[in-house]
Parts: sequence; structure tokens; C-alpha cells
Amino acid sequence: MRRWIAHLDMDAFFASVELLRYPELRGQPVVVGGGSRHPPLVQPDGTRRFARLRDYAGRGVATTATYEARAFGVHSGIGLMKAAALAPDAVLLPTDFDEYKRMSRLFKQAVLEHVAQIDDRGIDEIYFELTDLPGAQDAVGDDPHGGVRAIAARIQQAVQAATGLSCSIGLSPNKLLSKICSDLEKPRGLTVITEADIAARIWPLPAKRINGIGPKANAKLDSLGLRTIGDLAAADPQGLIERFGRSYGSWLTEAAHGRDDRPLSYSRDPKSISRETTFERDLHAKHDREELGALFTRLCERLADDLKRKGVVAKSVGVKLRQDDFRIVTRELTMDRYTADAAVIRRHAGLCLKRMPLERRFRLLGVRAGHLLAADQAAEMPAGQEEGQLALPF
DNA sequence: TCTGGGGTCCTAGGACCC
DNA sequence: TCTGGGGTCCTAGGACCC
Repeated sequence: MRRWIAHLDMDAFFASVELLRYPELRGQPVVVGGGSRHPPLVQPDGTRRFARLRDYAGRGVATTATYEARAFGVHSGIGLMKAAALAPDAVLLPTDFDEYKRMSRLFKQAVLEHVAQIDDRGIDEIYFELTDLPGAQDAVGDDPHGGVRAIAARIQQAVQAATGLSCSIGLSPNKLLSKICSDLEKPRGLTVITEADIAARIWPLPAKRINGIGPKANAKLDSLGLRTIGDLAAADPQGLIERFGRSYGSWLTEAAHGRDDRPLSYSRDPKSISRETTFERDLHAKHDREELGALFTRLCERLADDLKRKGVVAKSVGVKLRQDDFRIVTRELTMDRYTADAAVIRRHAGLCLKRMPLERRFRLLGVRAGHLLAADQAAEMPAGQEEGQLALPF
């Protein structure tokens, strides 16, 4: 019996959700990102007026772009100011995470009508197993894998019916290959591969298409002349281990040959919850003390709200800064009890802050709660009696 | 037109305990 | 006083992912 793992990825998810609301934008370059200060205005004649990328000023990035905008070179993660230089007339829409989360639940529910469990990888993608479904092992006509293909096609239709959105599915014997092949025929792709197809369909692809090879590893591979997955597969495994370490080096060889035995994971307890914000301009601990103090308190309050809403308490608290040179500095401490209280979090985060280098200006401030436990399993720490007794940087 | 916000996992050194 | 080895926890940084 052949093992079939599916990877389902929503097509240009955030942008597609926005197009459901604003169908008049279909066919146009649209970029989603950059805070919420640029919602469409409804004009007296009932039509909507949208912000254009050229009018944007700030530090936001694109979270998604429609395929039309991608044609200009605008992709997710790109700075909006840079995107505006590439496509000044593209429509800019604010990010509405609540709506994307709602649509995310809808598509996952639709898939769960067809399979018992999903491995949830975030807001717009999931894995699931089709191996044991009726017909999954059957050939259809001259297609030896027509059975699973038909099942996946039905799931695609179910997602479309439930959400009005399209998705792409990759089918293969493992997560690694399915993830790669869900991307091969986007949008509305349905791509099936087996071990026999690896040389022809996987090896020609750039090495960075492997989930787990990021910018750093890719640059290092590139400097070794290893550009494609095929190059990696042909490389001396011992040499990779020498350059990348035993663990990562041997994984590179396995991945390049399409070997991956990770099980699907059907439940996950959150390990940490965090809140962070990037300022409109770089701030300094001393010169902007008041502004930072208020921001810091606000972050701790929002974090405490998140903890309470999720019914968890935290044993550790951490603070993160991104300095003006983009270096990230973190400090973390373990508390003597669990808490979800904003004042307690703020006090311990303040202690972290005192240990941080604060000479430089910085652009981002974040607070993180770790070592989480379900609230009903932990006795909560009494709330901040020591408030205000410590001289904190801000 | 420099680069968001929310996560996970890994590594590695030092403290501390047996 | 000195010699160990093993195990766990804490902390900081970094790579990577969506």
C-alpha cells in the first residue's frame, strides 16, 4: 500500500479573501499590508475609493500580493515603499487578520468533512493523509494514481464551495515532497508525484524550494556551486556534513533525495505567545522614555489578554529589541510562579530590560511569554504588590 | 525608497545537582 | 583536596517558517 500525504496551500490567501469583498478589484494588481490606516472609502455614488501603493509612507511590508501584482515583482515580505517603486498604481489594502482567520477556519472545516485529522501549519496551509481513504490506492483509466487525484480534486472543490477561494494541493509519499509539489502548478494546482518522479520534477528546482533551506543555507550552498536540488543530491554527503554539521548536513542529503519520514502532527500546545511592535521612527530609551514606557505597558497588557483568552499561564517572560542596525537582542527570565497578569508580566519584563544594552536607538520592542501551562493546572502568582519599586530604564 | 508580526526548533555554554 | 561523568535547567542567539 502506498502512503499518500497531501499538502494543501491556499492560493494568494489574504489577497483572495480581499477580492471576495471587493470583486471590482479582480484582475488588478492588489497588495495587502501595512497597518490599518488606509481602508477603502465609500464615495457618495456608492463606489469605493482605494488607496494606491504610491501614496504609502511608512515601514510596512506586503503580506500578500495578487498574481497581477506579482508580475511587477511585488511579493510577500517586500517593503511597501519598495513595492510602490515597482507598482505605484497597485491598490493597497489593509491587513484584516480576523477575517483571514475566519476564512481559515472555514477551509479547514471543509477539509475535515473528508479526512479525520489535519496537520495544521498555519493560517493558509495544512497537511493530511489520504492513504486509507476508499479508492486512494486505485488506478483510474491509465492513471495509476487516479484514485487519490480524484479525492484531492473533491477536497479542492469542497474548499472552493465553503469559502469561494481556490487552493493548490500536492500529493506524494511524504510532507517534504508534497510541500514542494503543491507549489508547482499554482494557482488551482493538483500535482501528484512519487519517488519515480523525483529526478525529473524535483532535481531541477532551486535548492531553496526545500522547506528548511532558508537564505543563509542557500547562500552557503550557492557559494559551493550547489544551486539545484539535483546538485545537492549529487554532492558528497560527507562534504555536506563537514560544512553544515552532522545534523543539518545529513538532513540536506536526505531532503535532496526526497526522503522524509516525519509523522503528521495532529495536536500542538502553544509553547509561547508574544506581542511586538515596530515604531514609526527609531526610539531611544532615554530620549523617548515616556513614549516607550507607555508602549511597553500596552504590549504587556495585550500579551496578558492573549494569555487569558487562550486560558494559559506563563512561567517565563522575555523582551526583544530590534536595534537601528537591525540586530536583535533578547533577554528572558524564569519566574518563580505562573502568571497571566499584566502587572506581573510588566514587572518581570522590566527586569529583562535592565539587563539589555540600551545605548542605541531601536525600531522594535516585543514581549514574550513562554513555558506555558493550561491555567487550570497552575496556581497563579499574586499580582504586582511591588509595583513601582524598581528603577527601570522605562 | 531598506526590511511586519507571530511562531518553532536548534545550539551551546554555564550553573547546579548527584 | 582533587578527580570524574551524567543530567537538567536556564539563558542568548540564530535560522527558518507562515
